[in-house]
Amino acid sequence: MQNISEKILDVATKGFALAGYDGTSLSAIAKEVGIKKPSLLYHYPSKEQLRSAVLNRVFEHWNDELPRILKLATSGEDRFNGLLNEIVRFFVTDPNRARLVMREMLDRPDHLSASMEDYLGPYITILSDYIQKGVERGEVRKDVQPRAYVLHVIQMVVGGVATASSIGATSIEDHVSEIVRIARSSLFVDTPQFQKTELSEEKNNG
Amino acid sequence: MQNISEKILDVATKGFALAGYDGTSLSAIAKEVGIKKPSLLYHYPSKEQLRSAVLNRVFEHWNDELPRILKLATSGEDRFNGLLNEIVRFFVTDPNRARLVMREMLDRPDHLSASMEDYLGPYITILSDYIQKGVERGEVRKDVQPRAYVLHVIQMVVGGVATASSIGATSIEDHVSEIVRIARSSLFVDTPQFQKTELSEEKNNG
DNA sequence: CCTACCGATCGGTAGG
DNA sequence: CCTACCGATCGGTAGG
Repeated sequence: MQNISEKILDVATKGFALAGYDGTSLSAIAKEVGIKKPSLLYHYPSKEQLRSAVLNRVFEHWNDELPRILKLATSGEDRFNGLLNEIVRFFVTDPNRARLVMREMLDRPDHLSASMEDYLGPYITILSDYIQKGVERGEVRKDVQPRAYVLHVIQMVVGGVATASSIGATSIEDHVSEIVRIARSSLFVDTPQFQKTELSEEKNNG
Repeated sequence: MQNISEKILDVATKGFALAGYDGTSLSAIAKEVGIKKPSLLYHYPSKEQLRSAVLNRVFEHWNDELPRILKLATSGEDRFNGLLNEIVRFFVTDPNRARLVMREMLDRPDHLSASMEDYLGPYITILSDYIQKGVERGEVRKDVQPRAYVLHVIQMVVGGVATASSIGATSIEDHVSEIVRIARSSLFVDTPQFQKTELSEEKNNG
């Protein structure tokens, strides 16, 4: 049994993701939590502050996870697989995270730009540098624009998961496996043998 | 000077794209058009019908344009360039079109899925068949999943343009040129010499 | 194309 | 954590 503040965050995340911020009333959130609106406003003093709390929780995951993955990985190939697998896993596990981020990009582009810079900025720079080194080593295509590439791959995963249900996607696993293929084959000079992602291994073992 | 129904559509498109359907009131739309709310409701009898009219206008463009492009193009390479250039041009010309489609995917996934099937379904199938033929000719990578590939490229353009302002994108032209590179290099077996898109040619000439 | 109005719902507060 | 209430705004209608 989780505490009420966390339960409010869970319910609000689902509501904001599926119906949007304007489309989700505080009364509706409170009702699903099992309390009344004024009680909810004791935990989060305004709807805007609830919105921030919901979004920050999504971003904080990456603050914990990104350094761990980057330390584990050694080769460029390892890093690519580790990072992309974790990004895919995170959003496929709960597609509402992807919908939430996508809506926030549309609703408050400037605010989200600042949050991304705070939470992900340093890592995007590190990744861009890795890619640049890959170019020098001859492993990565020369015409890659490192920073734009990283942003587009993130966008492709988030957007692909968020909109999978609006596009007659057969299965979410097949759908994202093509994203992984596109990302890999447009990055490396010579596409390696097809290598299973952790996700598809889990699927085959399960 | 356009007629009032069209002006309402223009203003509503901008509003729905930037602030969302729930975030744009009929009074606000009417005010910007220069009339009052009841007058607006004479042209579009409900907010939902205005929403449909706005969305249909975006889709109808493709009903006119897609057959034209497919007829013009002869080689697979031509078709790829022609189509991708037109998709990019359409959404970069007015990014609100991209934001609108993205929001609709999130707000009403089932409804948009049906609209996409109606307007684009046949063409997506045709494109998938072309890609399959390219595989047989040895021009296209064997591990491409044709239908998923097409959907992801569309999604990458729409999502990339819609969220360009939320991502510290330097210039929209550089941003989309990396999308074109990713799409091309992940499709063809042997990436051709870098070939300018019509968009970047216009930029260089202008 | 307008004024005037409807019930419903919104985010938030008072006060306990 | 609640009941009771606030002004503002929503989509939509009546009637001209």
